[in-house]
Amino acid sequence: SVTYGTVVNGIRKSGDSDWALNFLRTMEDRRIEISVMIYNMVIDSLCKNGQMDDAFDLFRRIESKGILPTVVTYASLIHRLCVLGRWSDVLELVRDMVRRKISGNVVFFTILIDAFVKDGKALEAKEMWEEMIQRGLVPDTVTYTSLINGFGMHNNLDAAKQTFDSMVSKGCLPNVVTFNTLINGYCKSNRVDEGMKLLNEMSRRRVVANTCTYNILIQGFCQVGNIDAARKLFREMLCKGPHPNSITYSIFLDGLFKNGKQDEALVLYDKMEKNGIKIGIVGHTIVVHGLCKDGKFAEALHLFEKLTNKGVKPHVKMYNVIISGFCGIDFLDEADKLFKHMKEVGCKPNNRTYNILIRAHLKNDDISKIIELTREMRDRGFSAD
RNA sequence: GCAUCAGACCCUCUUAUUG
Repeated sequence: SVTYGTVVNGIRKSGDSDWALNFLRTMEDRRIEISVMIYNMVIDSLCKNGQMDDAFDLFRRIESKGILPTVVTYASLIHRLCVLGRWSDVLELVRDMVRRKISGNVVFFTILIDAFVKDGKALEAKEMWEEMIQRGLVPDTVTYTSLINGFGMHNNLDAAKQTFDSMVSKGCLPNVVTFNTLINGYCKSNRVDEGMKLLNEMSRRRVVANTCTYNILIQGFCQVGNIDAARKLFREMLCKGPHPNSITYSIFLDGLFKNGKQDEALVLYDKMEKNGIKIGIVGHTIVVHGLCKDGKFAEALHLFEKLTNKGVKPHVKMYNVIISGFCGIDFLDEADKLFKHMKEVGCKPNNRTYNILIRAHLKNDDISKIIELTREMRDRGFSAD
């Protein structure tokens, strides 16, 4: 059973949850006992894969086999439901837990607090916090970091800093994620200087800054137009680390484009290709978008075609950039054609895709097209801006 | 009995070079 667990865990890390499911079936058919932890791992991987229906099927199946779900089982399901914003389903599961007298632990409450706070549901988050304390549970570094993140996301940096200070005073030590979170809050509010102060405080506290720390700061500098400082950090990463990853390159490229340094961005992009540095679809999208904004749609389109020919799979945002580019030069037929194409290859348009197209057709007074798009949009549960 | 399973941080798209 331990060995099987290792195998399932391996499958889970590979992200192939269908495989894990089949594996479970095989074990069940051979009447090998499977512990609830193994089921938990598979349920969690299904959730992370977005296969909620399969996850619930398995959840019900283990119940029918007489295996009792644990708080971990519920935590995995609830976590994903929160991310999807399916609050009524969350409530239903929580009631289910209460009915079965399965009580939440710190991780469980942290999941809910994090989700509420991210969704701007401060009241509910506070309720969960109080409930947690009332039960004698002690918030840990992750709990505090979630709070700090929530406050940062809503530009309430005073509250974020207060939370940071109070965790320290309670003997709960901030780790690199805690620092990154607070730094990110300041950077997103155009206060990268405060972020740099925290970078110094990190070393004072013997917390080692990682790639993510630098990524956040580089973006912070780009956002306030201080490309020189961003470049300095980027070069520091190249020569003494922490090593840049594809997100670092994306952030820096985006910063260069948005600050009018198209040439430098393109030089870097070329250099990356020559040196075999992989950049993901996000990075490619940044470059294609940067070319569009610079009025070089022909080049953008050329790059887009080159990438797709190389087998790079565009995603919605990439299609949106190109569709928007066609609209910008009044090639609505081409925009419509690409829109059709993306759907044919199974790339689901999002809210923004429709808004781009509707806006373009509005300019052309193409009423029937607008009606068609609006209807299709509504059918998919989107709304116009 | 304990442990192994669940939780926190970073990038791109419309309106928008002019809000």
